[in-house]
Amino acid sequence: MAEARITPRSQDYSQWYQDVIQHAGLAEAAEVVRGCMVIKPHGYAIWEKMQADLDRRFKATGHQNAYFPMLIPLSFLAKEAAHVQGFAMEVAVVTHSGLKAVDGKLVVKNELEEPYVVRPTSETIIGHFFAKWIDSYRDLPLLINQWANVMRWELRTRLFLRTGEFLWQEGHTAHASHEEAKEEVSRMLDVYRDFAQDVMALPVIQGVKTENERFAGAVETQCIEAMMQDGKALQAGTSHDLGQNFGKAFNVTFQNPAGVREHVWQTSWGVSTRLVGAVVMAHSDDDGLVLPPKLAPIHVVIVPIYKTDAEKAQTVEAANKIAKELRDDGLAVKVDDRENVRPGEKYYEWERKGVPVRVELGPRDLQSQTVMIKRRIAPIEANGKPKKETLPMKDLGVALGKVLDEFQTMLFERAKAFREQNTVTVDSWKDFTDVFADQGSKFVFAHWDGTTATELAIKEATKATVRCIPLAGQGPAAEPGKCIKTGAPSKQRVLFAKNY
RNA sequence: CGGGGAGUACCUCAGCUGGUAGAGGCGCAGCUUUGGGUGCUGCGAGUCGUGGGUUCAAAUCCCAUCUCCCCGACCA
Repeated sequence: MAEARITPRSQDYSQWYQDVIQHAGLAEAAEVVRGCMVIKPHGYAIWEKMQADLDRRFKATGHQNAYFPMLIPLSFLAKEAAHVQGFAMEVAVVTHSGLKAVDGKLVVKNELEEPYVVRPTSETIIGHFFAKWIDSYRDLPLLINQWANVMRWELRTRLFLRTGEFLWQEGHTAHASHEEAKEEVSRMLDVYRDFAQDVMALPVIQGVKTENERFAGAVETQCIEAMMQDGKALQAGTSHDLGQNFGKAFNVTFQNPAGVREHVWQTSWGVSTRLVGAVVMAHSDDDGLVLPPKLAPIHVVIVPIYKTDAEKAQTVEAANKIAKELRDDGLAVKVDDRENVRPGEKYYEWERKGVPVRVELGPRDLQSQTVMIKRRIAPIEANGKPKKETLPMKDLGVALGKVLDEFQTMLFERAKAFREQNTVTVDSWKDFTDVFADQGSKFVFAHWDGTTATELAIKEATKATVRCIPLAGQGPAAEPGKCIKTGAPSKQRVLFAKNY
């Protein structure tokens, strides 16, 4: 009968997420390459929007793009003890070059003297080159960003959220002092926060990772954490203070003004295509994808409505004329003038794809010099149909710009309200376990004694982990208390949640 | 990587006590007409995930393997 619909969130959240991605044409499993995905044009367009905005922000903060090899000598990984331990299990290793035919089958030919690993991240190889590039304090700070793919051999994958190969940016900087490096870590975390909130319409909490969750090789890891619609947390970006760990491992040194040679202080920070998954999970609904206008590849779709050939010619012509004007106003506009598809079907299709605003243009509109618009999220009216609004054709671009701005703001406020409704402060172990019972999750601010042992015990019991120790102003005001699990003294509440 | 489920047309699936590959949606042609998923007619489309085995005969039974999904451990 009917084409399969999107599974409602309330029925099966995981299936809903996959359905939204499939119906919107964002990505699909690579199938022939385990754990990897094909990012389809509509999904890639969202990533490109993210890239463009982030790249602008990186350059505005003084960074330059560069590119380093995807293959890293195996020995490099071993130079930083914690780093190799963290990534050893999930690197892909290149051991041979070339192929030869044996008994009609292609087999590997030449074994490499030293294997390479496919980068899971680039601290090591960049450390090697920083050592060559940096000699004097005058060479610092060195502020580099790389747009690249990385590979991590994951055992369980989910489209965008966790895949074997993914796209990201990794910033790598070197500084003359720890203070300066720490400032960089904070600066870039703020860039991520602003991007998430202003562009993705995604409210985030900034915090510090526990020792257990820290990046392998970092002194401190800061993060932004976002809430998905099932109450789980998603780490949306990280910014690491690497201290002198990699500086020492790769002998990255500089002469200070006093002529003394010191190891540099480094940072690294990154966000990935996971953010596409975050947008999907944060805003979409049972009708499909919902995109904030600032990330929407198409802002407005115009659907001409007609009965007769004469009306068709008139409305299509008018639609194209309006589209041109809107494009001149900076909007991305699609005119859906397909003849073999009914208007109703077009509506559903573009809603599934997350287009923020639809414009309907029919004979009655031509008569009155107006258009009907419908927002991707609109209240259902008494007649059971979604609310539509009438706008004059004159200065439509300005009016639609305003509608898009409102939509962007509405999404952020909605996500923020959802998070607030699902954030609790608890002080008893019973209340704590109740929140995380079954598949449940919320953001829980509770006291923790600061030990990894307790963190793991809590995870064992509830599946919830410390997502971060909130920075000042990002959670309840700091006040001493007793650990939710052990009763040991605690300086402040931390953020607990189940996570992706 | 452990436990469970599933791979048949572009999609959703039926067929599975072995006997020539099916439905609806979909695509193409036509008629119909279009302000929330039109209806009708004709046509089109499948190495039944892959490899092996049993058999006169395998989508169906057996073995192996790959991939996807769910739960767990690991992780951005």
